[in-house]
Amino acid sequence: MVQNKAKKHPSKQSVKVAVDNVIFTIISGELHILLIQMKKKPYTNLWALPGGLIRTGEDIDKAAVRILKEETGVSDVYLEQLYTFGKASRDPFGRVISVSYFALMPNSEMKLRTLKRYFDVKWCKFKDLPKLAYDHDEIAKYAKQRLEWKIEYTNVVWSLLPSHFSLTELQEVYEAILGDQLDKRNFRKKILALNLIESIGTKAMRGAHRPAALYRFKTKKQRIVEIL
Amino acid sequence: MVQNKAKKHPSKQSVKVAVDNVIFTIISGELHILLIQMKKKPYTNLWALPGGLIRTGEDIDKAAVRILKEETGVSDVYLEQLYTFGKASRDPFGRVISVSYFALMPNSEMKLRTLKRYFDVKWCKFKDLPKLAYDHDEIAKYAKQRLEWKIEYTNVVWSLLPSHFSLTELQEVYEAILGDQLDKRNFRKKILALNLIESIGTKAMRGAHRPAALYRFKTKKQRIVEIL
DNA sequence: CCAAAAGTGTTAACGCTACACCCATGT
DNA sequence: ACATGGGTGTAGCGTTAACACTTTTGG
Repeated sequence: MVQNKAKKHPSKQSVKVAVDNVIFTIISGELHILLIQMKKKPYTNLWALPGGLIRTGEDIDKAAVRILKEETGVSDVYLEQLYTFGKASRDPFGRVISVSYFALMPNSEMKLRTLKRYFDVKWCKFKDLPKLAYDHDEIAKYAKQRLEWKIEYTNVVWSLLPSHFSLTELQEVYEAILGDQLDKRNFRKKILALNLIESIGTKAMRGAHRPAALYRFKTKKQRIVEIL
Repeated sequence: MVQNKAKKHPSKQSVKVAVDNVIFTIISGELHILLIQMKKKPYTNLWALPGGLIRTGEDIDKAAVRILKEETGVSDVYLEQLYTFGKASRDPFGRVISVSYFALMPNSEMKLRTLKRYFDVKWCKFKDLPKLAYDHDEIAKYAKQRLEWKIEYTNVVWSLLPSHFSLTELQEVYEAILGDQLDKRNFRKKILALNLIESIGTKAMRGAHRPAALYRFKTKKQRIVEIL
């Protein structure tokens, strides 16, 4: 009987699968995520994570890439699956489960193009997040936790930085995400000891002060490394 | 047009959502996972992870609990979501995405009941895993990684142990999972320093040797802690 | 010459690793 | 008395954290 139930019910399954992306970037030293403003009722005018339904025959990972590209025009970013949110009640319109993804991109002064299905798109300071549609608050919070973990224990920071950067810029990324001041000397010692980055000869001349040496990541393959 | 595609295609969506559980336990010092033997073609006789489709209106987390209970009779175990496998080609019969879950249980000499829809159920040494149906090899491998990480950085080990245990038993769980010998004195020092367990007065009399002091976990709330 | 950010070393506390012998029990 | 697993401490080493001044540039 247990088996019967398990077999009968699900054949009536009518579930849709959506992908929602939590896209992080750093803008002038602060952590931002990408939000869209919805047209669809009952969430009209509310902000939400950019997302969409997967297509028949489309791998979920591919769908995430496609949706990211539709909404930002960008494709060369770090993207990984985050979590699947599957409460039956999470979408007032019907059964939709959301496979959430987590994206990191350098701040590219990108022109955001608003899609027809949305009123608007913007980068929003993570600290100042408005109330979001659906369970997107929860998804965003979860993504932030993952981000904190990831920058402490892996080398993914590269995906938030331009190809060349100064050590101060690198440190500022950590401070923006962890919300904490780090000691400059200790930070530099640790980062350099990890052997993940190397100095390129050139220096950045920016403003009335000593120019900073520029660095780049030796590799952009993900590695597990204790950074902080 | 991009929008049109995104709206049209998915409305034809016909996707099913399954839950697959990777259930770990330790049996006589070795890591095991629970496998079922399939009847369904084209995987007849092959071993696979226990799983099933979610029901309409059922939270995915609830479905995982239900399926776990159907297949083991047990409900008081540690269970968390692992990853969602969503390749379009992963099921030869149609579009099925699999939300995998990760379970830990103490070895309870549990009688396994084989469901009608399977030929058999058994605990299988993780080292001796046979080829599994679908992409279940990949899922099991992923779960093992998560397990290694979890026991090193959190206090979830409690969910693999009986309520009372000796320090040697605890150490053996670590060794079984990490596949590595640990130093007895250092292990004890660290574990005790973490303040997660406490000695209950009693001792275990087992065999012709000095009896071991028994311990229990002070709390079974999950915490992030560097253990090893 | 002043402002602004870049760059650079040392010390003390702590934690980790490696390592070997005695203890309590049953037979 | 012997076999079996339980239980215990220390010293050396490497890692981390705290801390302040000098350098280079533009204006």
